[in-house]
Amino acid sequence: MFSQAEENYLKAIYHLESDSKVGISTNAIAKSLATKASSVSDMIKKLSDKEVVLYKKYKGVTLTVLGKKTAANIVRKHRLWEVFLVEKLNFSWDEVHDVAEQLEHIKSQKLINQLDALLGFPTHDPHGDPIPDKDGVVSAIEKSLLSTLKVNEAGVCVGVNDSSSDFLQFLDKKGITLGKRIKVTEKEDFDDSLSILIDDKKLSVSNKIANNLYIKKS
Amino acid sequence: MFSQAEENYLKAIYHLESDSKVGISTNAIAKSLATKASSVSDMIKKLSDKEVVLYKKYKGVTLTVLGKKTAANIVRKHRLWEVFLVEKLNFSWDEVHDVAEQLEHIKSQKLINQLDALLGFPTHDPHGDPIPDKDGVVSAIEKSLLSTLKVNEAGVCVGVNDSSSDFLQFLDKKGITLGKRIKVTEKEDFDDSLSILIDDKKLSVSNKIANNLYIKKS
DNA sequence: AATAAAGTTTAGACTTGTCTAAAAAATTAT
DNA sequence: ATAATTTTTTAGACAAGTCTAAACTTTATT
Repeated sequence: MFSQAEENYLKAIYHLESDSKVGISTNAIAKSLATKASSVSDMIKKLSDKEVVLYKKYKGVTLTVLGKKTAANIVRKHRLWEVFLVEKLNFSWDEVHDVAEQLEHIKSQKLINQLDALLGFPTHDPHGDPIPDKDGVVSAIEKSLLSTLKVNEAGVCVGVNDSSSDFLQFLDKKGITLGKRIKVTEKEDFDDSLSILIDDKKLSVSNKIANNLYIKKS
Repeated sequence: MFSQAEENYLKAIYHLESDSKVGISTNAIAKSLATKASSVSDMIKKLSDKEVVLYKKYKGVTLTVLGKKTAANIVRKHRLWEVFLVEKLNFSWDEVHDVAEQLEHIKSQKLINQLDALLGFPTHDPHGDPIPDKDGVVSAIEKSLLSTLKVNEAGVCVGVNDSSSDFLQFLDKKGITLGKRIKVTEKEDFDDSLSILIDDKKLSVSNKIANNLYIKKS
């Protein structure tokens, strides 16, 4: 059994590993949890004793198989709860994160199995992120950042890179939601902004937006 | 904002107060939380500083108006989650308590408002206990312990006094569930057991059962 | 009313998780 | 290759919440 603090560390390492593949540095974990490197050092020792991470002093940390499975299960819970909040409780996609951060720590296997069923066994959360299955396996779909699309390429909006409230609300305002079809009509070398077609409307989006929106080409 | 520990103390005092009305003793709280009297003493000081309880050394403790409202809100959340678990996730009434103990500490007003709506604004939890409204007001219904009914009196089963898994499973086995109509046909002076009629079947129940089952006479 | 018993509080210690400051190791630059 | 810089770890401290043991109040008993 893991404490909430331990679970948060496991989740942070899990996310960092999925980006960088190499041993995760103390500093990176500290940054992602908004804590101090010294606190991370302390906690890593505990996690190492519990055999969920491999740790060599000064050499960074990696999840063990057990650690990866444990972390994936927390992510699974987080994302299922997000779906629940949006689908059943009328939350919008920019409101779910903080509540899901709390709900993900609830301990009950039956609860999460039944929730999964109630929601119809969803595969992705409201931000387009995949929901790990019971064994922690994640089925990633083929997706590209909008910024990597060439002129005249098109696809469906399937996810966001940045899940901050601000960004999501901005997308809402522009009418950009998951499932929408987007076609790139122009690219500006000048500022890397691009013109897109969405709902037959022309829209100009900055490079920052394009770098945080995932498209499934088609 | 209150910690989980603080919330648990408030809830315990709330429940004890609703039984006994007088100042709640340190020992009573310790017993109900399975902790030590010394720990209770420490915590009560904190709660007193936060102005949710009134406390005079050696004289027991009572909730302030703020404390009562705070506690009622926690009970409200607990009972709404119990309804959710039974109605939406197919939990049985003997499985919900431990999970609801965790869920009651989730902090989100929107979450609980929407949950209330999803469940159709229920007034009672799966054990027949009333759900406090948003202002902490509880609408108690007229109910009597089965053991207080006289021969030939009848009514509907509306609640339990003991919510332990064992007791609830025992009731399930006997076919006694909330909503069922029960008529007392005989009382034994010898062991205070009684014979009842339920679903047109005759059943003998011990005094211990009869002392833990609430009936709305009719 | 004095004493015994029961209940309550205090003092000091321990655990978890955090922090700052300082030391040690690794990396980067010259 | 040595020095400077950055990163990481350690040491010591602190807050929350708990515990045991001892001291202190209150209540009950004789």
